[in-house]
Amino acid sequence: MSELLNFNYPPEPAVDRVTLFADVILPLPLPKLYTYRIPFEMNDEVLVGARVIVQFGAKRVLSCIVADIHENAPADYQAKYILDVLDDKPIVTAPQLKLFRWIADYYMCTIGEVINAALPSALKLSSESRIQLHPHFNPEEDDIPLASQEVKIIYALQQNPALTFTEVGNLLQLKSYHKYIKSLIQKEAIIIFEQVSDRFSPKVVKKIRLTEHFVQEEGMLEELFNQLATKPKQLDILLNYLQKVPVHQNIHLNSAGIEKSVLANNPHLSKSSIDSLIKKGVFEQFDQIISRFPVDNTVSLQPMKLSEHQEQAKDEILGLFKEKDTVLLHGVTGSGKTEVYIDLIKHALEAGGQVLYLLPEIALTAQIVTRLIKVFGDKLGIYHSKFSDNERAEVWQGVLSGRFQMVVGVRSAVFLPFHNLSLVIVDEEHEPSYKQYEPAPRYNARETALMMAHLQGAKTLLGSATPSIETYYNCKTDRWGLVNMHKRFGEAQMPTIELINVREEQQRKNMHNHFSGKLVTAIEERLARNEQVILFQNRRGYAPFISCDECSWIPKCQHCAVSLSYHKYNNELRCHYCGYHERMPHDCPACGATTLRSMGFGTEKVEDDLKLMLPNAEVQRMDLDTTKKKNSYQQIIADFESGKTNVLIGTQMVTKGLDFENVSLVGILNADSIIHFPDFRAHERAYQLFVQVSGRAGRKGKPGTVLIQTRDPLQPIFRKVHSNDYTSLYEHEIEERMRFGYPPFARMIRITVKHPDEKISENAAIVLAKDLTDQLGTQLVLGPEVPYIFKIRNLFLNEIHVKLPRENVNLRAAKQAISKVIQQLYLLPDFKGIRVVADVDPA
DNA sequence: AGCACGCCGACT
DNA sequence: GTCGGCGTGCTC
Repeated sequence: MSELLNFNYPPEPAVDRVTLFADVILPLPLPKLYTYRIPFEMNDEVLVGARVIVQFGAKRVLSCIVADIHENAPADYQAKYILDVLDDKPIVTAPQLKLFRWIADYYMCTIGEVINAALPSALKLSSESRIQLHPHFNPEEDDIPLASQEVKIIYALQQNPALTFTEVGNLLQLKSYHKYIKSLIQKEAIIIFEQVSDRFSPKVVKKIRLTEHFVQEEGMLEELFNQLATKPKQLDILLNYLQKVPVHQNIHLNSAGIEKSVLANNPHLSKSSIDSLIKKGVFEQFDQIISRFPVDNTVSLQPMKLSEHQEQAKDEILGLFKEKDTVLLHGVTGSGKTEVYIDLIKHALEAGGQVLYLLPEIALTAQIVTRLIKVFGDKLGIYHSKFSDNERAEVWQGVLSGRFQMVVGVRSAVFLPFHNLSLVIVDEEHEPSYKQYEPAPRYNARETALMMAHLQGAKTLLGSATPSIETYYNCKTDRWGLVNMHKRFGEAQMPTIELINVREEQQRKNMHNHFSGKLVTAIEERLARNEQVILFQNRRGYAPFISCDECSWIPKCQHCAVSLSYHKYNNELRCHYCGYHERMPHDCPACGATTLRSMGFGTEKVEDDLKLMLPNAEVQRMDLDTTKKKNSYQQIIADFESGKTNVLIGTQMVTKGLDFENVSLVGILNADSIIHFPDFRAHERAYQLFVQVSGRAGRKGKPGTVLIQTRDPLQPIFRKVHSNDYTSLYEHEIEERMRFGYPPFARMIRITVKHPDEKISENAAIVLAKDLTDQLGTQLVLGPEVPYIFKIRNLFLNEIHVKLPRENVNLRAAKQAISKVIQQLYLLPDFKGIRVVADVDPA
């Protein structure tokens, strides 16, 4: 049409072919973006947020994300061409790119590191990408002129199904083999083998449904019955279909159809009859991409009934959302926060927005997932670190396509490509595991979620029974809304908490290893009543260290400044920091005595001792060592839930998200190790941990009991836990924080200097601290100091803490100053090989 | 992060 | 005499 109209006009001048450039984010820890030239023919294909393939350096071929497209030719270098475009739609959304920039900025890392952490590796690809012959290319017939190097490649591809780039380089004995690959791609003789299409393949099921013809018009079904009257087998199939998909009740059910295998696997029906019905045009066959996640089809559509308190909390939250973007739901364990979340999520989904529901890793259990699937069915995406890469890529694509309207996920789910977010829920908001330690980006998913919500105009609901001091402060100062739920759901009552003075019990000779007589009796009582027990010991392994009775020798890690923990199940000594392990020696390597004794105790010893004391009890242990295997976690939970296990012993893992009706006793074996922690958050943490563990005791009318073993029962923290007095904890903590200038009154940045030489590490830290002081002032820079664990993986550590008061400090400028000082430190010849890591808002 | 270029020890 | 150690510096 336009050609006809243009008939009389001169052809458009060729100059109109604009030369475009793309700034790309490489998945590498590089501070800058790199500019590539877009080949004319790709002008329309290259999109911001899509992946492209570029050559970076002499050899490497990488996929990267387009951050910007422009016409500014770089002045001081020749831009290389983009080699290929991988996506016809962006896989990173605009608000995501903004978020990623914020993360890089705030957490002092590069945007490449953010991208690298964000993309599931099925969506990344590197030099390992391969080439194969173009499916339509026939080297015998196609008469394409090929250079001799190109012939070599084609020949090799006829012998091998695919070649990596490196293999091509070796084949040609050339460094710059890439132009040949490029040329062959242009000649459509080969294609680049995307790992995306290679590694990420959606799961598909074959389904059938009635053709539209039979459902659209009234009476067509009757006619169909008449038609098939003489074909009993086919009629059977039709009846069977209508029984499973009651189209006559609701014609819309037909579009979802039914899995072909359901009918085909029925012994009374024959597959060939189904096929003839398809041929006849009665049924049509179609593929449906299905989730790799088990979907419970018994989606309960009936609205779940909220209790009066839940209903009230929900209304308050919605009311506060009218004026505030962030609300904290402060609800005791067992108050039924989850139902409130589910209700709010429903509202948000009905309004057409996307929802992200964040949980700490140990709280994202099968229990909660099953519950959500029951309500949200296949709208729900699940993002868990234990999932395979394909599964993660599937969630990513599903969020992009709109298949998953909501996602429940762990920390890294904040990277998903939401573009229309309306609600974010951060459950267990206080959890330190929302903060990533290593490697960069050292982000906090709670803060990141808040920023993401802000960028997309979404509301954020934080939930906790024991809010972080920072969060509560924001509520108290009215920046955020606060909603309380202080009653347990149903008739459930708060557990009774009882302290056991270990010191006294020892004097009375009432301790059996690490169990007080009271605790053992209490456990026996529950077992007799067929009730269940959870025991908490915040240390895995058998013993944190062993020692020789004769010479006091203690085995230490060769690479880290820690003693080795004894793990009995594999008779190993193991370092919990670097993974180093050795066989447990039979006798002391230092003096030869056979008197090696384990000191202290971990979950494994608790398990051992308990089994000796109560041989009839079914005891299970849940910690990092017993849950490494893929389904072992699930199994332990299932066994406990079914009542097969009576006593569950575990670390932090047992404190979260596990709700078992029948648990009437929770024992904390050594409370003191939790309180005495050299950190300004120690009390907050201890309180949170005690309250969370206690929350496992008692449900549905039966008040539970919590027994806490301690050597120091007068610790004020116990009184607060006992009376469930969060407010008094908060008042106390916030005053301390104010007095010493800790968060929320200041932001902390922990700078760690690492070097294999102890002296160099120390000196570099001293110089760095001085430079920082020069830049920021004395009051803001603390240290350097040698941390308690002063060596990890053969690197000696020194720490500097920078405190940036909330008021009167330009955070951005301060961080830039810090980065600059670090960069300059790298240049000093005395400190070659030094590593400096900045951790913003360390946990 | 890789990978190349570059300058000093034990090997055919 | 060369292969190879990993130190430093760059990658659009």
